Amino acid sequence: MTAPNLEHFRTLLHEHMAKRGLRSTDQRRLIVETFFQSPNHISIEELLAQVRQQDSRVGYATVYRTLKLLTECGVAFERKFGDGLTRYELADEESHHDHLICVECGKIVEFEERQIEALQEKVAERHGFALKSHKLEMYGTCPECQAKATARVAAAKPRN
Amino acid sequence: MTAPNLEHFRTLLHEHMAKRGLRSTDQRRLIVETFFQSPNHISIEELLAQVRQQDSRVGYATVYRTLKLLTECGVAFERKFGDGLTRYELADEESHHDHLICVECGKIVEFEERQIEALQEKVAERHGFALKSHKLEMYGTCPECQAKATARVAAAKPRN
DNA sequence: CTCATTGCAAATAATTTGCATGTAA
DNA sequence: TTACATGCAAATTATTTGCAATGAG
Repeated sequence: MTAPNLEHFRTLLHEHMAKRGLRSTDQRRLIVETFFQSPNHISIEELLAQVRQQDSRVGYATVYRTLKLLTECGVAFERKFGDGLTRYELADEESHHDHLICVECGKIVEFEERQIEALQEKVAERHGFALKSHKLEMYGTCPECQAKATARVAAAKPRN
Repeated sequence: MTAPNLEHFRTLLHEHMAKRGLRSTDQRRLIVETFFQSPNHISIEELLAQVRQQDSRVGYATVYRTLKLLTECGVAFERKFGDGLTRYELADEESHHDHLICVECGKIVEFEERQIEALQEKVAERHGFALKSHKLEMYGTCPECQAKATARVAAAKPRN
């Protein structure tokens, strides 16, 4: 849960760009820095809205292209949860986390579990896979929504 | 790895349909039975191709609608791996499995790991979640693609 | 100068929906 | 007979791409 090391990611990105002769533009810098300061699991829409608060002329395509760039150089991860849109998060390996998702309200809770990670490595090894990344998502009802459900039942069927 | 209990799923579906006054048509039966006999992780395209071998007049929309029906009544699960399409699998809780996915060739290997499942329950409990389902996907390089990569490197840089 | 980048609009791709017609119950 | 179901084509949604103009190195 420590703050991510943004310098590391900036370096990764710059190296990747240098290697390919890509250029550093106002839009790219703005999108990247906005992404760095956004909450996790941000969508293109949300990110574009943030970006446009600084520069209203940035287009969708540029955000898509920049996020693809970040994904390619290992700075961001793409994630698809149940809703139809792709969300992005910092590829922060150091504090790698998985997700608990509430099927009622859509809330996303992050967690980390070393033992699970260790077991994953064992499984991959057993199948001869060289592991690059993983994704563990657990779907269920969060405490709040469970309470609401209980309240609904109580209201619908009052004791006489 | 035992054969799934199809009768159980047929009952689930019939109950769901009865409850809602839905009807049993030739197309639905054909699509459902084809789905039951298909390999796991089938896409709409693939399923439609199979279905059309029996009845070439079935349309996309009907397959989409039927798979949505199966998903709603808990007979099928929707899954989105990296490629842009939704794949479906039997919601076979008994033999619940997770996935190892090769990032080179797209191969999907299923596995089961009781200890991981147990730890998942513990994590959910810790956060007060009532777990419904989960999804664990591990991405890496399969043994074959690792071998191919090694061969490529050897060819590109021969020892003199 | 040269070539990558941008914004726009048009193109794709996957999925959903409206509607006239067909058909279980 | 009464809705539900179907097939088609059109609509929607998310994402990608072509292209002329712009701008970084």
